[in-house]
Amino acid sequence: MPELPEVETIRRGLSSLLIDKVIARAIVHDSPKSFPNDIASIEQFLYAAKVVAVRRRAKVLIIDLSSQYSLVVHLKMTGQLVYRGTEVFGGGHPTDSLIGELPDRSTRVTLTFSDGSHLFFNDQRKFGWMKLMPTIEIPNLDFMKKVGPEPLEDSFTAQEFIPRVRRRNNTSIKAALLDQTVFAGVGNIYADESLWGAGIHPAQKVREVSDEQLASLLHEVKYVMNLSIAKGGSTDRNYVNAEGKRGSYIDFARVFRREGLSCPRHPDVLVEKLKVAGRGTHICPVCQVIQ
DNA sequence: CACTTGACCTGTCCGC
DNA sequence: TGCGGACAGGTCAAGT
Repeated sequence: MPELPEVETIRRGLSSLLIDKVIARAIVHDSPKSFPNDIASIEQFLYAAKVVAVRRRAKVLIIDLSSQYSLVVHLKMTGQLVYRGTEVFGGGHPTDSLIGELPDRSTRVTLTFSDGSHLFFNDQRKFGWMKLMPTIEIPNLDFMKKVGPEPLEDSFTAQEFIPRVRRRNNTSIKAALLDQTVFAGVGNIYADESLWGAGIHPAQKVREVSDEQLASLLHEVKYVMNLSIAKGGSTDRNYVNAEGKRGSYIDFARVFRREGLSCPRHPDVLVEKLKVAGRGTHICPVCQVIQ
């Protein structure tokens, strides 16, 4: 589900909602990939631990606890982390959250804090996971060892990007963008949006894309991701932020999920949908032509 | 090694 | 209405 801008939006929300909360209880409803820890370590390192920081690396969220342990969460396709406080609502709108009463049938883990508030980990498709592990061991996860740089860091320039992406010279530029070892955080939405922005066909081989085009593509990646963060992420189907609310980037999307609608640059040309790198892919057939 | 494909799951949508 | 199949924003294992 969420890509870098969605995970960053959730991180910001959780950071303001969870810091200094103390975990009192955890319930794993149905999530075989979450909490393989034994009861003793849960009691020792989760219960009574205080949230000290909420970080993000790539599409992974890290909730650091005062016990020197962390909750590490990957939302994959349909995961959500939704915080509910203890407010008691009278009549009228209980909340403008997109989702209703929690826990619901997709809730995999419920964390309860000492003030009675809750954090719900929902995941319709059960691809995601939440793990409890020593904070110091996070960098040793296979994923963390392999994942590439953060693209929104100022230090990540075309000079860094070009040699990394050229390691994938024989594959399509879209597959290379989705490859988290080249750099972190792009998924299907921002791959399509940035390729449209740079005027590159997603199926173009990396070796056939010039350095100048690659520099332009990186610029577009940064642009669409920063814009999306400013809009609170993209809600196409499942994504909601920490308060259960949708993001609005999808309203600004130029090609993603816009097949049959006009290209913003060409009112008479319709966006087409095809399959590239095994993924649904959206292009303007005039802006994006195989060279 | 580089690259592609299928699997992991559940829910929804579309055509018959 | 019911049913089958395709598809969904991510990643990993197994295949070529």
